[in-house]
Amino acid sequence: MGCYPCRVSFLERKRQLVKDELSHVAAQLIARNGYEETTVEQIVEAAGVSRRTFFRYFRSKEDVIVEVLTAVGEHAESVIDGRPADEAPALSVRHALMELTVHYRGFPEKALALSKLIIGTPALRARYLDRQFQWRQSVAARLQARSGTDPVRAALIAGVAFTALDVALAAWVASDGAADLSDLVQRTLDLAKIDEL
Amino acid sequence: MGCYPCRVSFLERKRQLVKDELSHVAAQLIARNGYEETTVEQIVEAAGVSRRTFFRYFRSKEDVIVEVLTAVGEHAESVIDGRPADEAPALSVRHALMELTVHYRGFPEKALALSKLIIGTPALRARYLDRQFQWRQSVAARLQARSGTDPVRAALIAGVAFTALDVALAAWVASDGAADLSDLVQRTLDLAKIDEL
DNA sequence: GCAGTCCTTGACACTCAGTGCCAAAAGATG
DNA sequence: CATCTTTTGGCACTGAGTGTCAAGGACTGC
Repeated sequence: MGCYPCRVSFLERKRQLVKDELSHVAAQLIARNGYEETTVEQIVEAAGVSRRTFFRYFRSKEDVIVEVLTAVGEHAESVIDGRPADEAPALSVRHALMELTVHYRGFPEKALALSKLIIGTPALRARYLDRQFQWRQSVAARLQARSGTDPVRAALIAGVAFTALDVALAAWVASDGAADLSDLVQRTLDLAKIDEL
Repeated sequence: MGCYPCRVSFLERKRQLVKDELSHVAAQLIARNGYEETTVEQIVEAAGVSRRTFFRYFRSKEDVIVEVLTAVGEHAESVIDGRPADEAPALSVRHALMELTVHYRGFPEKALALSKLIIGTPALRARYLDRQFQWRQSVAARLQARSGTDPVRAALIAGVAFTALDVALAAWVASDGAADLSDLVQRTLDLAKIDEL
């Protein structure tokens, strides 16, 4: 807080640097050799930090992969809060999901590789689905609090939205990134008739 | 196969006995002391078998809890196959889910306790959601193979169905088992307008 | 009943994920 | 420069999960 030109402290920037390095190295090693075959030992050795430090930045080995996508998901929650309170729940959710795909566009090849990896690795898939479950609950709670929607209906809208995202994402991965993700999500949401819930 | 009165071999029955015992003891210990706090060591000690044997019956500590429900889920797959090929996909899925709730009625208090445990324990919840993901894929594939449904539509129907089940199950748990699960699932499926997909 | 075969079990050793603890190093602050 | 805080590394430990092998029952043919 002492130096004016620095928005964030030196330590904080260093922390982010180490975290990014670990994340990057892990993604590379795991993409090449497989998830189960890659040990935390190998990751920290390549990143130049101790094993103990790894677990200070990531709660588990799974998190080093999944957290990249979950950061995007948490952003979706704030999008919901930013929408007008009298907007139809389905429309707010649609905007949130669109925001999500926009983030994916930022690093399409990396997002595709990570998605493939997560879908194809049981341990990572389980963690990811659990994170998604938490988003669902969070989004449902926000919808409910905002416009007094019926709890079951709110949970259903959130659930169907993420299911549509799942299906669209699977189709995107199946097309090997050739299809447009935003279009895919839009069309899947329409197919799910989310606006009529 | 030598003895006529025995439908299944001695060994097979013994295997089932050991598995049931492990499953029962584990559920009891974990319900009392919590999932993380209960070690496999404690479970096998109470069941009177070796630690190694535990992992011959269950792939992981999570499986000893989750597998009870997944056995029910796998049955749902065969229900789909048993439905007439020209039936509307949504209706077949509805029947499969109904079959599932019927199984839950068989041991309501145990199903409730297990559901609570799984929903409240991240590790178990993640495994359960992954199993559900597999059912979804399996059901979607069957729907697609059966009546040549569009892949995306098949995946969506299966996904929405399981999401509705999730929501209904959450409401059931929230009501502490007071509500009727079958009704809850039916109404949630209606709310999701699954017949119109 | 008896030898041979198959399956199950227990015991040991091992790898690896994850955690608690403490001392040293590095950055922040006066 | 001295001090305080934060980060780091090293160590030891628990617990999940796996490979291996020898011993103990159960099923076969004789």
